[in-house]
Amino acid sequence: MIPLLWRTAHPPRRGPSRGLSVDAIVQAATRLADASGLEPLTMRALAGELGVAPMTLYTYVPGRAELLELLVDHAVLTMARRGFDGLGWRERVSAVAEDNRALHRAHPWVAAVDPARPVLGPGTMAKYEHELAAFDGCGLSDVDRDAALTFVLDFVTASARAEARSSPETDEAWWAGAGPVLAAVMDPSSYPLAARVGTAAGEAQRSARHPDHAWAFGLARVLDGLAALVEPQIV
Amino acid sequence: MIPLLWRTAHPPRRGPSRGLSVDAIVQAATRLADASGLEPLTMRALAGELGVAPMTLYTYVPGRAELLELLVDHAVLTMARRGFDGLGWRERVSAVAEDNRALHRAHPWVAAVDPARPVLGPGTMAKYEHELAAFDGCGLSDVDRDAALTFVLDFVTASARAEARSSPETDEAWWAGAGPVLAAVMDPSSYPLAARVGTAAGEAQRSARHPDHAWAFGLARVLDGLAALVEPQIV
DNA sequence: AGCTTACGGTGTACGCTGTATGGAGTGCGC
DNA sequence: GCGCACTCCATACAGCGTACACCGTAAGCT
Repeated sequence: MIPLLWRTAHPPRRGPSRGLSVDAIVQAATRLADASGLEPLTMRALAGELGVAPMTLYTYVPGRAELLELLVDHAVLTMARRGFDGLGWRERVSAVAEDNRALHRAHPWVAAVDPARPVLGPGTMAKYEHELAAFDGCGLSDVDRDAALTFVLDFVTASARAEARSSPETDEAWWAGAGPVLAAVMDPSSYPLAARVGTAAGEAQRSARHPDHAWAFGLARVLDGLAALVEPQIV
Repeated sequence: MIPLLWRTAHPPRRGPSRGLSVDAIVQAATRLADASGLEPLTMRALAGELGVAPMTLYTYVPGRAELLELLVDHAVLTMARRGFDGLGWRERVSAVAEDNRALHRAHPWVAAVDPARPVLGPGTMAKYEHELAAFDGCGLSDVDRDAALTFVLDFVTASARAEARSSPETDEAWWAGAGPVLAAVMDPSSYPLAARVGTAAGEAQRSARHPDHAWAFGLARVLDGLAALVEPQIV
């Protein structure tokens, strides 16, 4: 798998020339996944999109799981990365978070791929290298630097998942159906806090600018959480 | 779905008595999922476990997706919840986090279920009610209280996913295979930070007590992050 | 009592998935 | 010019979730 990610396979010496390329496949698959998600991205659908028979794909890629890893690494390689010049650590970490949020908005399926093992491709490596640098000068040990980055990225992924799960319109429609049923079945006095907070949160969620509020809230917590670790070091 | 979660369906008036029950199905399915994960939990396998034909399950449950929601709600209903008596907010929030970690350790598949919509069953409601109370006296608005809880739970889920993905032994074996290949293909001087930090983090990860360190690190960040929001209020 | 009807259980079958296998055609290397 | 390595693909298989039709059962109605 790793040689495939790094495009290290030597070109074939014999036989007819290849009609496709791993990159062409990755590009088409990305287009399909962007359009309709990961589930409809089947080997048959992808082959159809490329005008070849399904089994042809297997001459380029060992299987679907590996294809998904290629997709992720490619998405991550080509994502926007803003520079860190002249920024303080909070701004740098915010930039990393925002870049990743943009990635998940452009390719919502990225958060849904879960590779059995870390995807050690050029995209992932470049991303890791870049993002680790956000913690330069923070006085973190190598292990803590990695943990801090994981902490930030896990937050972004969780936010992206939440955001992907719901849009204001579909939420509205769903609550219109589920709300009455729930009210009929559950006694609010058994769950006083949940009923009150859940209602408030639910209403907020249906407002258009809620995702941005939730994001700002979470990111502030992440930064404050790291500050306690970092700022004693940099004064 | 909601009436099914709340077991609100009226018993049948005619016909032969039922040989199974939703609870029996949920119990067997949980046993199967605990033993081997979510993927081998097929309708056929579950039916076999229960000694009925596969289609029989559909008289109790609309489909597999709904079954998984039932599983989650049941797991969440029966999870251990430690009390909050006499604890400060940090200890209460830690307790919530630890309880959820225990849940994910007992039922690693819980983090892998992703329902299209929130699972509004009795388990989820009881959990929400209980966990919201951890933020009593913190001076949070209802919306922020919900956001704070989400923040904590998202962290726990991300940790659980990471922990489920890897165990020290299989990691060791995998790195033994992937390491040399990666070294052959990637130029470490192109990724100086990544190579150094990645190596340190990878070595730490393979040590037996790493999961606990990662957990402590993340939980400390979560609490510190919330502290900046909470403690001005409670002095 | 007997007919009707709702209901539980299930055999069969459909459409879908990823992919193993083997064969036909192609072009380089000997 | 022979053989082999290679691309491409048709067919096929095992597995999935589940729609549908059917049979037997037992309760309600007349």
